[in-house]
Amino acid sequence: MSEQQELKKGSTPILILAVLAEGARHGYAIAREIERRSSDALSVGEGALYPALRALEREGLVQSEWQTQPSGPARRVYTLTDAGQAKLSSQVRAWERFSKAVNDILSDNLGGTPHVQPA
Amino acid sequence: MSEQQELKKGSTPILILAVLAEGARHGYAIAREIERRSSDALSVGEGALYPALRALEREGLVQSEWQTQPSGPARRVYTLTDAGQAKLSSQVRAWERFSKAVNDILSDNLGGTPHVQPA
DNA sequence: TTGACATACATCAGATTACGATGTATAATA
DNA sequence: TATTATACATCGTAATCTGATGTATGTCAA
Repeated sequence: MSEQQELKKGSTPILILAVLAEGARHGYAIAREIERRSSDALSVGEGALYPALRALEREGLVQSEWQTQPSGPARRVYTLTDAGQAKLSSQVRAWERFSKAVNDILSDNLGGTPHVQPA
Repeated sequence: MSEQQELKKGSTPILILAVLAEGARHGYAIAREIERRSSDALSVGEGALYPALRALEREGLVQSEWQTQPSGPARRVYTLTDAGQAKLSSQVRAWERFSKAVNDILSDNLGGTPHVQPA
C-alpha cells in the first residue's frame, strides 16, 4: 500500500512517531501530548493507542522499556528507532502530498487563492 | 462521532461530495475526476467508491438516477442534495481543523515557520 | 476476428483500524 | 470514603479500504 493510502486510513502512527521524535515518552504521555499540541482537536483513545504502539514496535519503528517509579504505576517508555525516524520523515512527506491533494479537490470550496490551470 | 474523527477514518465521502458540488456526475466519472484534480495523487477504487455512494444516498446527501446512453452501458448519475451541500460545508471546515491539528503536531518535522509557544 | 483496452456498474473476502467499554492497579485529593 | 488522575491492557463491534472478481458494452488495432 502506498504511504498516502496509509494516511487516508489512519493518522495515529504518524502522530505517535512525531511526538516521540521530541524524546522518549510512555503511552499515556503520548496521548496527552497529542491533545496538548493540537489544542484538543485530536485525541487518540486508549483502544487505538496501545495496539498502535505494539504494531510500531513489531515493525521496529519504536523500542520500549519498562520503567518503575518511586510512586505510581510502572510505565512502558517508548523510544524512536533510526528506522522510526526514517519512517517519520517519509510519512511527513506523504502527509504533505496527501493534504495538498485533498486541498486541490476541495479548492473550489475552500475560498483560497484560485489555482492556475495547466494548459 | 465527531467530524474530525470521521475524517481520520475516511476521506472518500468528502472527496465525492466536493466533486459533485461542481455538477452531477456518474460514479466512474467521479473516480476519474478525483484522480484528475489531485494529479493522480489520490484515487478511489471501485470497491470503495460504490459502497460510499450508496451510503451517501442512504443518508440523503446525494440522489441518483439511471441514465441510458445511445451507446455504452447505462450510468447511475448522482446529484448533490441540499443536505449534501450543507454536509460538504461542515466537512470542509472539519478538514481545515483536522489538517491544521496534524500540522501542529508535525510542525517540528515540517520545517515551516516556527510556532510561538504560549506562555 | 480476435484480443486488448476503456467504460460502467457491482459484490465479496480479508485485513486493518477506530471506538467505547471494561478491567486492573496505584496514588492523590476532597 | 469516593472521586479523580495516572497508566497499563484487552475485547466486541462497527466501519472502511484493498484487491479480486464478475457482468456488459464499445472501440481499436493486430
